[in-house]
Amino acid sequence: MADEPIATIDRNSYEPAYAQLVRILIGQIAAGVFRPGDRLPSEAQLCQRYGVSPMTVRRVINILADQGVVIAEQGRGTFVKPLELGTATFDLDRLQQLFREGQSTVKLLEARIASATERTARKLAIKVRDRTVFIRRMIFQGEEPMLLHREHVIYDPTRPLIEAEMEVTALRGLFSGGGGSDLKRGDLTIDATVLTEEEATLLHSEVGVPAFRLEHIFYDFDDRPVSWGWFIGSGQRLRFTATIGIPD
Amino acid sequence: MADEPIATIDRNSYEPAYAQLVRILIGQIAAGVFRPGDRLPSEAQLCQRYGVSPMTVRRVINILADQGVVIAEQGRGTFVKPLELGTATFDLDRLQQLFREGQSTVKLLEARIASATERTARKLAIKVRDRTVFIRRMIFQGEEPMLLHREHVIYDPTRPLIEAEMEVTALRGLFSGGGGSDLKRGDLTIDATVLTEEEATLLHSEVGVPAFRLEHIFYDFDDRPVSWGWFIGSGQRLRFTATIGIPD
DNA sequence: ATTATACACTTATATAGAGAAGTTGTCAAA
DNA sequence: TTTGACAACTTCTCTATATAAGTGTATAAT
Repeated sequence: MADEPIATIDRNSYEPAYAQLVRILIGQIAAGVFRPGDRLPSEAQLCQRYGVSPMTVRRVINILADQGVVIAEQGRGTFVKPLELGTATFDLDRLQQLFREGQSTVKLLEARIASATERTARKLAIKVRDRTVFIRRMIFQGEEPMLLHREHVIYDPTRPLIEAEMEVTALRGLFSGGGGSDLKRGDLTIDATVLTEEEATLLHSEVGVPAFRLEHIFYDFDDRPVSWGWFIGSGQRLRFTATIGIPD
Repeated sequence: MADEPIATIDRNSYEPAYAQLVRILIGQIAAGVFRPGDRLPSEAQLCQRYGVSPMTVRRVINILADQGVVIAEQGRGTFVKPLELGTATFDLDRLQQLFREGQSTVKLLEARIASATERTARKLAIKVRDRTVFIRRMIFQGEEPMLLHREHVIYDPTRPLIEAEMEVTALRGLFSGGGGSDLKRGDLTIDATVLTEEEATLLHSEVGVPAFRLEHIFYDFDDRPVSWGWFIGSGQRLRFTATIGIPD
């Protein structure tokens, strides 16, 4: 490495020029060529050095900025970002994988017409004692019970939501897309909790074991709540991971 | 609303054309003009309808695709995505806010040279009984104890990491950026747990209360672990929220 | 009836450049 | 010394166009 190991764009590659340049720059940052706080070469310099047009460089910079690797400041330059713990994001990939074809089975424990309690009514923006459909499901991975799901769905005779929701495959649709097509929005919350006696029995675990509680409320296109419910899974079988900075 | 309430781009606005078009399209999706599964007008049609160039429309579509609102399929069109629970991401915004200026105080409980246990050695890729620096901190929000932090830092006489890490403000730097500038990467994991007696005392809570445990390992630019530690916070004071689909 | 081809659509990638807008340092005038 | 104008940089926005590549359909050849 005399002065600069100049990587170049391979125009015969199937990998687009912008993707190659993203890879090159991230590689250089990962290798320590550019350290946190350093200024990257200007867009014009990158154009010349790699033989690509300004728009292509712009695109590359935008991708890096979206990934949180750099921050571009108008009039000053583009700088490598230092690590920020606060930018970490945890996603439900693991949970989504669970619902892919063949990975899991859903077993319906209970589904009945119920009358809204004070709490349910508040969550669903309906009146106390209004009718709801209460559903309990278990999600297995192989033989192992993974998740317990409880859900309160607004009972609307005009729409055959019940049948759709009671379908055991409805959950898979919700996770992987394709189903639940008249839902506009969902609010999710993750809590820490401990298993109750009933939950412990169903999940083949023990009372008081740490667990996650993933609460969800779904809204239709009129911004009215449609369903409220939550998943409960043992913290030993379920966890969330994330990486910040430059992946290995 | 006879046929189409055509919103237009205001060329005199300070809001860039692309941002206006993003707002217009998201608004139409939120209003139900385009439902999940529907095809959006083609890029050429959008160019004509709103009087902008293809590149601007491209940019808009890319932004919507990045946000997970639509999915573009080459040769077929751009379609509104249905809700996908699996795409939900939880971030540490709340935690980050905690560390902003004035919001929190950090109190050092303990900082001493220690000898690596089997577990610590494995996490930090060092040998058992190698020297580490063990640090315990408390993070307060006002008078309330919010988080307990334990951390094992590799003891390296060549680098004055100890002083830097022992700085009570180092944590704020890690969360909001600016500090820890020779760290390349961090791996994070969220666990569910319950408070031990010691933790409960420090956090003004009770034994067995559900809590979150945010574990972290930081690596330097040689991909060597630098520190391993974790935050513990009561689940009642700490929670993670996310929204999927079209925000209200 | 089946297969192959051509065409019309779609999104994806890339080029070349213009002008706007923000930042920083220089240099002369006050 | 301070202030202000200016030049030289930076990123940001947008236009206009060209070519590649994937999809579906209609049509012609087999």
